[in-house]
Formats: sequence, structure tokens, C-alpha cells
Amino acid sequence: MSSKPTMRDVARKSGLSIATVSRVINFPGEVPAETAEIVTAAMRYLNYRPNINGRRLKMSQTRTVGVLVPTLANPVFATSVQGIEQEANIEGLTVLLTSSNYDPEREMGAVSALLNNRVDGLILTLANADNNPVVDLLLAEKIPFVLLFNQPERADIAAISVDNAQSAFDITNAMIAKGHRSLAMVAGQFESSDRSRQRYDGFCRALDQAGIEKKHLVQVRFGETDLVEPLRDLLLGPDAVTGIVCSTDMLAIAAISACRAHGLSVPGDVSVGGIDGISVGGLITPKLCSAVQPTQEMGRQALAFLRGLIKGQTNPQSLLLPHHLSDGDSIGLFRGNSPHRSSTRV
Amino acid sequence: MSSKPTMRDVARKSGLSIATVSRVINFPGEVPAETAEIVTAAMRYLNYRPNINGRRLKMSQTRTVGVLVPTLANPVFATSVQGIEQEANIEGLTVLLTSSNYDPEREMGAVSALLNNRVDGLILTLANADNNPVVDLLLAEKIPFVLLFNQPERADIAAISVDNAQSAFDITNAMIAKGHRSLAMVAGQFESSDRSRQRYDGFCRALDQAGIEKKHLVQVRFGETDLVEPLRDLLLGPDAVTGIVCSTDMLAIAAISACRAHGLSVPGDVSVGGIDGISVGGLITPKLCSAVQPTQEMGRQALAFLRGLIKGQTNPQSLLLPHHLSDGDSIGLFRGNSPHRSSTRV
DNA sequence: TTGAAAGCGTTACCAT
DNA sequence: ATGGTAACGCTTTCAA
Repeated sequence: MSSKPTMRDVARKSGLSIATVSRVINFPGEVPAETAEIVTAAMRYLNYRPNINGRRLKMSQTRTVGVLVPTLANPVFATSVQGIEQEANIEGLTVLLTSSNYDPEREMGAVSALLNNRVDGLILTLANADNNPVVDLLLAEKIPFVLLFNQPERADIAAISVDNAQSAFDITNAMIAKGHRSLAMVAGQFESSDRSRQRYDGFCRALDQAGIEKKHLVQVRFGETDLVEPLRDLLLGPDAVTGIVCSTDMLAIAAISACRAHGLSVPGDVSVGGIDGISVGGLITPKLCSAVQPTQEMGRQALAFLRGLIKGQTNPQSLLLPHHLSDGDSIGLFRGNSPHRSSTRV
Repeated sequence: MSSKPTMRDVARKSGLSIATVSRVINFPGEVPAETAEIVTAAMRYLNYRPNINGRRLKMSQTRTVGVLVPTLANPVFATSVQGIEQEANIEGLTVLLTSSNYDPEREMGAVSALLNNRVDGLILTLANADNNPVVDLLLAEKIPFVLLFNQPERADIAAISVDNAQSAFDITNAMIAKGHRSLAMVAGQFESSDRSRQRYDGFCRALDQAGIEKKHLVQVRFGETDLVEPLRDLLLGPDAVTGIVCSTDMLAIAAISACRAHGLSVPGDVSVGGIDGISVGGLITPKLCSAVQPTQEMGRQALAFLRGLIKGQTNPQSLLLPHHLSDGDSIGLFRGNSPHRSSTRV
């Protein structure tokens, strides 16, 4: 017998029927301890492992959830998936992972593959949550799903996120409060990230409210980490900015690196704040560590939420988590002024 | 018909047999274009999606790979999984994701779940690759697997990694070359990471070779990001060190943060170098970006390798990738000396 | 070129 | 308390 043992083999070995073996596995309580022992012994002897695919075919639910994120190379998404995975592990769910690489064109294919696997539900971070064919499909097929990080306009879609516009509004205001009058935003391309656009909206609103007319925007292809050239004019030109609001932490890291490359120290000569996860700004590198907990928690919450939807106990609804602005750590000072708290800064 | 359409429905709708439908899906070439068109139309009309679980049950291979990493909260693992996912996507493979949270006790359970899914093969980062029951199980059941980041002693196990000891040896030597005579290593607990131990070995070898007797080691629980207290004595005590070699980038980030908290500037007052992925040291934050490419590539290679094993075209063997030591970016200077290249430093 | 039918490993109903 | 058996949706051999 070279192939893997099946329930049939276990049944034969234990001299019982395959129905009984199944019972021992699924309803141990409904079987006498003695019988269970015999079956268990046979399973151990044969190194039996239930073939989940047989079960999945038979049952209506697969106890599997599909996850789609832009990329795991961004720690924010990776960390949220870690949270999903942890929670799934506790619940005995299997996680099917896919990524779109920020390409909206690839989302449908990825979700399709997930649906072919008959996942019970999905957790998705989409390029654009509004007017998205994937969302329409899921709605039409009545597949439970939760959007993570997306903030859809429709209220009848489950979504867990921070308030992106508000986050950017707050961090921009904080920089304005520090005296900045010349600010730029560095953001990912809007087609690849509605968060980027929403955050840019918040940035603009803050500037408008402060009566600052000049708005700089530098858009960056996702995955791009070298901002030395893209930021040259912004940093060294005749009307160089004193502060940069970044749409994501990864961009902030890249922006800081570019500042240094241009001979500017950060903070001091220029200020950079990154927005992401459920915190805003924050020490760039330590933040990557300290943001782990809350971001992971978002993932766990997303799965918990999804489970409610799957069981039909919950209705889709939006959940906006509070964001934190760690002022003093994140927000830099005037160009040329540098009495910053270097002791807590990287 | 509330339930999902099956091949049977498509067959009925198109007036053909389910065998023909199957052929259209799997061997479009073996069916007249006209027939194929009829079937395709029926599939579109019914919104048919093949149930992969049916196929999986029938076929011997599932076209699914299982992945086990300590945690996705560490960007190094996350990035490698991203690489795996990308490659899997190209090959049309499904990725099943699990994590052990650095707990050796949980590895067996996770792998077991993966095997119940009848994955074709596995990619694993284990706490300890030697004398690991998971490895024994996989070997016994003849399931193809590739270790990622682990460097097992046995040569007949597929593994893709950098040379951990050599990396640490190199970075330590570089720091010694800069004049450091008082160095500490900050590492994760050895039970949770054989890489940690291997890297510590390299650290010690470098010190021995330089005739430095005093070896400081601070071990940290994984997930710990606050090193302020653990490093206090090391940084402020009577015989404070001038440099710290960190076992991972995440630890280096945390260590730098702790230095700043103690009023030390990094680099300048103290030096910190992190080891990870296929680079050694390196600018801490930019590195998190710049290390993305090579680490992702490791993941892709791991999957490519695994595919070879699954097809039986390759034999298990170890692959040690070259590591890069980005001197001048990574390695700090003497305590108190600070003419460092701040322009390229975060 | 197409179809009938036998499983794949499991669950669960209905008997015994 | 236990067993026989009909699905679940698919692939694939063998016939027609």
C-alpha cells in the first residue's frame, strides 16, 4: 500500500465500519470510549490523516478563508495578515493567500482563484473599493467579505480601516501647527490605492483650512524605494518645502532616505511624517515595531468580523478605528531649526 | 437553483455530456472549436466556476503548497512569502499559509494541518532545523520540502539560506576593523531560532580571532521591541560597549531605539549592525526597503526549488546565497567619534 | 468527437 | 452502537 491510508483502511484495520471511523473523528462523544480507542489505535498504526479535500467536497463549508492584499512586502499588510493567520489558527481555519501587487487588473483573477477554492469568506485590501467589479461579484454571489484598510463609500459593505482622510488631515495640521507653511505630500498612485487619494484629500483640506494655497504632490509607483530624484526639486529647489507628509510609512522611510542623500538631516532641516496602519506619523523605524500590535489586531478583528458574516449573525458594516498621532516623535521642526528630541528619534 | 452550478448543470445546459465539459476545461485543444464555444457559453450563462476541491480529490496532486514561517510581523519573512506567492501565482499554485509564532511546539500542528490539506510540498522556516520531528516526519512521508533561512547540518535536505555564521563573522570583523574592542551581540532566543545561535557562533569566532575575550550576549524574546531596559547596563554601565551586533534587522531597529532613549546617538556614540536576509548590516531603515528585492528572490527561488523536488527532477540540496556587507552604511564608528557619512544614514 | 461510468475520501441519512 | 450507502464535483478510461 504505497498510497496514503484512507478511512476505509482504518475501518478495515479496526474491524469496524467507515461510518464509525467518521464518527470517532467528528463526534467522539457519540461513540463508546472503547470503540474510539480501537479506532484511534488503528489510525495511529496506519499514520492516518484525514483528507480534508474529501470533507470539503462533501460539506457545504470549507472552513477556509481567502486573503488578498496588495503585497506582503509592505509590513503593514504583512502584519495584518499575521493577525488574520493567528485568529484563523485559533478557530481552526485555513488561510489561502494571494496578492495583487497593487495591480487592479489582477484582483479579479486572484479572487476568482479564491472562489474556485470555495472559500467561506474573504478579507481583501483592494486598490479601489468603489465601483470595483470584484465587490460587485462578491455581492452578487453573496460571498461574505470584509475590506481591510479600504474605506468604501457604500455603507452596506463590511470594512475595517482607520479614517484615511482624517489621519492625513490630523498629521498635516500638526505639521502646520509646528509652523510649516510649505508642505508636500508623497503618495502612491491613486489608481493603485484609494487610501492614497483619501489621504491626499485630508492633506488638501488641512492646507485649505490654513489658507495655504501651494500644494505639492509627488506620486510614486508602488514598490519604488528610491526617491532621491523624485524629491530633488522639492528638497533643493528655489521654493523647497520644509515638511513632507507621506501617504505610507514605507514612503516615509524612502523619503527620509532621500533627504539624507541630499544632505538634509531629518528632522531638523526638513520634517517627514508617515501615515499608516492605525497610527499616524510616529517614529519611523520604531514605529514599524510599535505599529505591529495594533495592525495585527486589525487583521484579527477582520477575521472575527468575517466569521460573524459567515455565520449570518452579523450584518456588513463599516468599522473605523481610531488613529494615533504621536506628536513630538513624528512631527519635525522648521527647516534649519533642530532642537528636536534626538534621544527618542532614529 | 440556489446552490452553485456544477459541471452537470453546464452539461445539461449545453446539451453535451459532463465528460465533454471537462475536456473543454482541461484540454481545449482536443475539442472542436464549435463545441467548445457552446460549452463556454453555457458556463458563462450559468456563472459556472469549477470546484477545485472536486478536482483535488480526484487527482493525485493538489497544486497547492504549504508555507510555514515564524511570523509575518517580521518583514524578512513577510517579504520572502511575497516572493513565494508571486512565483506561485505565475505557476498557478495555491498557497496555504501558517505561522508558528516562533514556538517550536506549534510547528508540528501547523505542518500537520498543511499535510491534511494534501499539499504537494512545503516551504518552512523552522525554529531549529536539526533534530526536528517535523523534518523527520516529512522525510518519512516523503513529502517534498524546502527550508528557508534554516541551515541544517544534514546535507540531504533542501535549504535556501545565507551563511548565518559567516554573515555574523563578517559584520563583527568589520566592526573590529573600525576599532571596536568592546562588542555585544543582541540575539533572539536560541530555542526559537537556530539562525540566532549560528550568528552568535560567527560573532564569537570573530572576537576569538581578534583576541577579544569579553563577549557580551543579550538574548531577547521574539516579539520584544523594547530594549531600553535590557540594554541599559550594556550602554551605560562602567564597561559599556562601543558596538552592538544584532542578530536581526528588527532587533537592530529596537537596539537603535534603545540607544537613543539612553541619550546615545547612533552611529557616533555607539554602533549597531543588523544581520538578516541576504544582507548584513546595512542602513537600518532603507535596508528594510532595499532588502526587499533579494529576500523576495529567496522566496521565489525556494518555490522554484520546491517545484523541482515535486516533479522529482531535482534532489534535495543546500543552497547558500551570498550575503552583502554594506560597509560605511552599516558599521558605526568609535564611541564619541562621529565623522560618519550622515548623508546616507537614517 | 462524444458519452457512460467508475471512482477519489469524506459525511450523514437511514437501517439494523 | 454500528453499518450500508448515496451523494459531493470532478477526472479519466473505455466504448461507441
